[in-house]
Amino acid sequence: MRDENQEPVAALFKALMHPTRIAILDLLREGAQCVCHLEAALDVRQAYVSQQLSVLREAGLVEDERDGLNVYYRVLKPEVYALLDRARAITGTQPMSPLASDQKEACPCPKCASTTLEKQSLERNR
Amino acid sequence: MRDENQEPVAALFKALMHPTRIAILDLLREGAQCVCHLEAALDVRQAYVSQQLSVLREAGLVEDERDGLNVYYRVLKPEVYALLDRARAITGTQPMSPLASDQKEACPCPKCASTTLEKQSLERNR
DNA sequence: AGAGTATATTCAATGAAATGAATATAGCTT
DNA sequence: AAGCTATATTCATTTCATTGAATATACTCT
Repeated sequence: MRDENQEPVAALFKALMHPTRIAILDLLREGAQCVCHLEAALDVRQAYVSQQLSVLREAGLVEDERDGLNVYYRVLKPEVYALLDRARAITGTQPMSPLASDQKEACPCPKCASTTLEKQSLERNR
Repeated sequence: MRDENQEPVAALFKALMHPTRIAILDLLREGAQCVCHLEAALDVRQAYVSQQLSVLREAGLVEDERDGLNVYYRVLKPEVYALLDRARAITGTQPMSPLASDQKEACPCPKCASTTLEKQSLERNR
């Protein structure tokens, strides 16, 4: 078959073939995010986010970095956004709304927010 | 789930996820081609080409037009080539070599060529 | 009409991806 | 060390895509 050298491209599209993975990449547009963040933003179970992240990781699209308990994921190939944008131009759909800039710092997902609040009240109670 | 509006993009990537379908799109880069042509260029069974073509057709990427016995397929959304080219830039792979320009007119696949020859010799023998 | 050619569709079998549930790991905190 | 939290992996199940084989359709030519 003459199509064997198409495999790498096919594999890239395969990694992008899933709605949740696309949504994850959108969430990572403006920088690294911790897993709990993605979990909250997408409203899916934690194990599920990890599974999808591992697909993106194995495709070489993202990279993880641990910081204490949290693991932060960031995009390794920013070029995928050009790809996504062109795909959206073809289908006539919109990207997910990016996170507000004040959310990016603090990891605003319910989990993170509540633990932050707990920490704060704990600290206040000292 | 927050990723429902990603479906159309995911569906587009899904259509592009297959080596043979990518190879077909490459073969259609410079204009419509008949099925027997694709069949010969890819060296796959006829039914298989038709199956893959139907996936591309249902994804709205190609269109067919019958001309006598032959069916010619052409790309409906040339923007997919920008997508393909970007994907190749990311993966560092090359597109299939396009068909030579004198091949494009005559449908140069073995089948077409031999039937053309038969016709010619038939005509000569008259 | 009948035979032949090009293409499409259907069906069945296999394989791969998606998903859920359960469990494992790694690092913190006390 | 023990318990807690965040994340990853494994396993089983279901769903979906791929592929091959067979057959159907559409057209042409005689």
